[in-house]
Amino acid sequence: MAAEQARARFKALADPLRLQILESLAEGERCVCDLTADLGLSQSKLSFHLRVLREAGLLAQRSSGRWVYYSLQPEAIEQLSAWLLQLRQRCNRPAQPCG
Amino acid sequence: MAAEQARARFKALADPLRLQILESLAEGERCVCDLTADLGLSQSKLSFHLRVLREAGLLAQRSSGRWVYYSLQPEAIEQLSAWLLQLRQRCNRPAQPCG
DNA sequence: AACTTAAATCAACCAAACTTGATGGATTGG
DNA sequence: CCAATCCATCAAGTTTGGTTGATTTAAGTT
Repeated sequence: MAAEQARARFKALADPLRLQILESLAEGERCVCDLTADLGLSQSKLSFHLRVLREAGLLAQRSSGRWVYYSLQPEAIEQLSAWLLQLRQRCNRPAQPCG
Repeated sequence: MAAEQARARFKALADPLRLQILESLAEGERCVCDLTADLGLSQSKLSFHLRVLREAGLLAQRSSGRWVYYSLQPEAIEQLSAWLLQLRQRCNRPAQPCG
């Protein structure tokens, strides 16, 4: 994964409400109206944050009737985790001691 | 790791200059003056970003004479990676399909 | 067709983050 | 002791991000 994409995802994760949304969606797919109720957020506020997460590639979106369902994009989380591990791994180079 | 700490670290990672700093420090410990030269940043700008990374627990600091050396904190990166994996793992619950 | 509900978007506002240039403390060298 | 270097911090200005309430679009209802 490119550093710029990793950065965009970290940015999306850098907000407490957005982490709550992710943790809620880790329980499974949910529609926006259920999320507003669960998290006690205003509709436009939630919509704003869902968009940030979606544009970062962390959420998938699906429409059914007049409801929109959001769910986690597990691969995106996995890729980000791998990106971090790769950074961490580079610390093991023999050239210079690290940490 | 607590969600709040994870969030703080994601926030620290959400900046292109700071990612550059981390990637540079993955090569090994460096003093501030070398980093300014390598990355072509003004001294105060670099100092600002180093502080953000340090306060997030991602960097360690060591003084020697008039130089200050920074290095990665590999455990912090590892913990963050693990936090993401744990979030991703929750998607595997049988209750509701996820992704 | 008129009404309701779900959700996205917009504009305006406030707060937080970043940048810049200047200042100051600490250390080394002459 | 004086000058120079390394680095952190500060204040001021700019930019970006989040919140709020209103509007809009689209789907379903009666």
